[in-house]
Amino acid sequence: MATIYQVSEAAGVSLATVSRVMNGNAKVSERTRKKVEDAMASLGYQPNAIAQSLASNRTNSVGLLVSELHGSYFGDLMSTVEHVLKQNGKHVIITAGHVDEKREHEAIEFLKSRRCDALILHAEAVSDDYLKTLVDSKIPVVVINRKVDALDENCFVVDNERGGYMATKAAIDAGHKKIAYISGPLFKKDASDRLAGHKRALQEAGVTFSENSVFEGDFHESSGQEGMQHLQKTFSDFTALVCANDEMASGAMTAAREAGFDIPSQLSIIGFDNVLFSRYLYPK
Amino acid sequence: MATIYQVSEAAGVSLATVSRVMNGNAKVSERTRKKVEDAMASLGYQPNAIAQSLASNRTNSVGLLVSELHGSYFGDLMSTVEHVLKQNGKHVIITAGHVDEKREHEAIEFLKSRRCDALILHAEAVSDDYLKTLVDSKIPVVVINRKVDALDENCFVVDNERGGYMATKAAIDAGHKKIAYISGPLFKKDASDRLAGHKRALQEAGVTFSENSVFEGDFHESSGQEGMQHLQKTFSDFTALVCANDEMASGAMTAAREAGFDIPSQLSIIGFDNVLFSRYLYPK
DNA sequence: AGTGATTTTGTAAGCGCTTACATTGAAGAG
DNA sequence: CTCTTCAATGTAAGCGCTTACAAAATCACT
Repeated sequence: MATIYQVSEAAGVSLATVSRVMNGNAKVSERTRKKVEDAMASLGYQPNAIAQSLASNRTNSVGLLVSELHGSYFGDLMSTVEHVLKQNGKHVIITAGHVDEKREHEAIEFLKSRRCDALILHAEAVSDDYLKTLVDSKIPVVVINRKVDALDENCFVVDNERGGYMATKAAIDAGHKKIAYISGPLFKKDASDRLAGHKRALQEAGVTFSENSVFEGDFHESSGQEGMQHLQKTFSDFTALVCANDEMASGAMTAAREAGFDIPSQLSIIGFDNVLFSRYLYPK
Repeated sequence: MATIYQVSEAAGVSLATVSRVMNGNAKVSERTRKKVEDAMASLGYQPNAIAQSLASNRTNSVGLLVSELHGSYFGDLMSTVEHVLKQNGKHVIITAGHVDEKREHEAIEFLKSRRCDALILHAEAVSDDYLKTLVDSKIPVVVINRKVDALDENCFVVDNERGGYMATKAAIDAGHKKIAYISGPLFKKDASDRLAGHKRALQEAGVTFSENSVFEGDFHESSGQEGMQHLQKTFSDFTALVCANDEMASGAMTAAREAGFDIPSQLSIIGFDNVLFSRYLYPK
């Protein structure tokens, strides 16, 4: 693998000049630029990104922490992030934290050790304080789907309360009066916010909220099934079911069908997220 | 950010000794190891992976090229690869090639410039010759889902012919006689192999193959729908439909239902891949 | 205590680049 | 034709590590 030194020799110029034409940031005469480019081409030269990073203290990379590498939600997220970065000549280093404090922490430390120029974190398990430490350490950080007080400017969040409200409002507008709800784990902010929105929509419509109408799931498909089964006992005869995400909605649909419901004529189900796989569901 | 130099100073030892305790590959007395570890801890030292890579000519990273970052197939693939590598103290750098020769090429060159220790490539668009060049250049390379002659040892492939055979055999064993097929783009080896397997199963069962029973799709969901619509005209009254992947099967299911078929009582549909989302389909 | 073998530690030369700073040379001014 | 200026190029000092090799310390014996 050719080095910059060999290129400079082949082109009959100094190291610095080769570096200059590579980076295009300083003026180089047309003639020498040509010589250098020819030398690069004939040697099949490819700059060593590692060495460049060490010398320049820039890696042109952005670290991305996701909870999982599979699944629609993160797939879409990674895909979009990668696309935009690539357009700008940067690249991503992706790691998974698996919603586990230790593993998220390790993943972030790993990204730091790779000297990413910036971090995009979908961090669910790590503490607020740790995130603050990160921001204080001058690394540019964006936190997605999590609101950390005192880190307002670094956080991107979905308006979960409003989403929960809209989902339930849609059911109400369709004429439903008895509406069940399958929630995410309520210790998670997004889950409790969605539920809050649900309650607000009910109240606004003059429907009394009952604790029996809610099942607390874990955002996974299986808890959608459990939820459906549970709710049939605790809150019989509901005509609509609002689920705090699409995975659970999918599970609920399965359970509902197994229980003999025709969907949507006998039971309306609405999810949350609109993840890509939902287009494969039936009904969509 | 502390450097190895500051650690050595704080511990009262030389650079080399600090490096030794970091890497644990040379013997260091218990006493000095302790001193160094204390110094590291109190300085919050974190080795600079970039500098380590430059000096050692190892990056502990493996480059992974996928076609897309979203979608079940690649999600599962990335997830598994990352998991196994992490277990072994390595990490992945993931890039997407989008089944486009230029972009795949760029993505691979990018991975090379990052000096990955090895490459795992799901390369669909790039030429055989290019892959050979890579292998010749001494970078450890694994090519998945593609068979390149002369690169036997580097290729991992699915037995597509056998898969196609098994899918169709399953339909035949279930008693079906008139079986339609929605294929992937036949210029792709995997697609044509699957079709070949389908034909073999038919032949073995004594069913005459008809060109009209096949629709050539593009592996995407929409072509499953088109295929279903098309086949109803060219090959009416088939009772089973074999699809060359799950996405097209999903599309076909939608179209079939729109056409009034009840699935599976009036029409049996079988896919290929068993991607994760297929568990959300109905029937599964 | 003296010898040699063996373990532990230190010295210093890179790894392949970037970039301040120094040097050169050619063009313009007088 | 000499003196400035300024653009183009070169020189060399790092960036934070690893790792041959050299030196020092320790140990086992005599």
